[in-house]
Amino acid sequence: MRIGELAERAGTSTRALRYYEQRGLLSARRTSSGYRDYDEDDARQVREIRALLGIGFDLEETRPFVECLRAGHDAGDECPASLAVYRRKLAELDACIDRMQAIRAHLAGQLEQTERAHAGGSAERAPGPATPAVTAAATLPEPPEPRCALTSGPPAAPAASTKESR
Amino acid sequence: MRIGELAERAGTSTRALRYYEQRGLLSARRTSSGYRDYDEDDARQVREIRALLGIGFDLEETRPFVECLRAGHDAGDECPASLAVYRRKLAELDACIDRMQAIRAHLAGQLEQTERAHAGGSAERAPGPATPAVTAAATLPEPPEPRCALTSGPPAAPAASTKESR
DNA sequence: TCTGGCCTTGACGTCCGCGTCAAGGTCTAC
DNA sequence: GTAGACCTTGACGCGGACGTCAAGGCCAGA
Repeated sequence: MRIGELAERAGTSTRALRYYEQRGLLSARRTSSGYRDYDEDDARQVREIRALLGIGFDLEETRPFVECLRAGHDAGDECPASLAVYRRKLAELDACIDRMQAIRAHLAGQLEQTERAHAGGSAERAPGPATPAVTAAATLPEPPEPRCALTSGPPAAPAASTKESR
Repeated sequence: MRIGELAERAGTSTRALRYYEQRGLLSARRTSSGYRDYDEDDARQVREIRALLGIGFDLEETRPFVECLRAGHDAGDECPASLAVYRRKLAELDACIDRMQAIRAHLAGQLEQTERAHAGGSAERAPGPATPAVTAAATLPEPPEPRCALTSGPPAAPAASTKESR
């Protein structure tokens, strides 16, 4: 199949597929006229990439999974390198979740405290140093992890139709 | 005080402070020679910005807090606009946490399943469609939220000394 | 034959919070 | 007076995963 069809089937764009190829994650045969030509194995690899990107993997982190598939395995996560990435991501996720929960608790506390001060004018706010109240949460865990980033949800098809050349 | 001192005291860089000014978050008086001149109120505003950035706020989202301080309030979150941002961030955080926990559970399941298959060669993997196993988690919550992003931990001072012009 | 739809490569744009460099002005201490 | 630490504006760079545009080649149907 050609690049447009693969993109549509994988719910992504031709630009993304060319980008994956450029990064060495995808390799395409060529027709006599220079068109890229893909088969079902390629489609499978693209689905793997998209699925992993969708749960917050960097593109580079999908490489072991793709190579595992290329090596003939039925699943991209059957290889030790893939499992290592799994474990690393798990640790990252745990750190991110911990940190986000700490932030969440802090924000909820600030919100409650300030709302209470606005409602009943009794004990306004526990007097403290004139520093941002939010700084009190500087005692939050896991600073130097790579980062917590999920661009959005699962990668949805960018547009409806296949019109690339408008 | 001048920009270098403020940067050092706020644990950030002169470049960041100029950037905040450019975005309209900071306003500096000027000395007769054109140098920026800051006071304690400015320092307070910068601390507010840094604290909020450190817990995942976009720069633009810190604006209500800064304006609240400029309006003379003791705390940046005493104003309704700030509280609205709190509430929005809280909802975002909840969505992010939910999603990350779902992903975490999915990854843990994949890891356990694959490790078990490698260890005891009994029931390899529940047979299913030849699709990325990870895709089974496409039933994850909260797709179209802005995003979950914490670049790292609290913003630490970028470097040790004040040497900007090397 | 010609139109239009797909494909090719190359290159620049996007977003965000700055880092970094360049070329020059200012101020203080010696 | 002069070194050197500080300041000014302007402009380009970065990272990640592409979007988008430009200029042109290939191919099928009417």
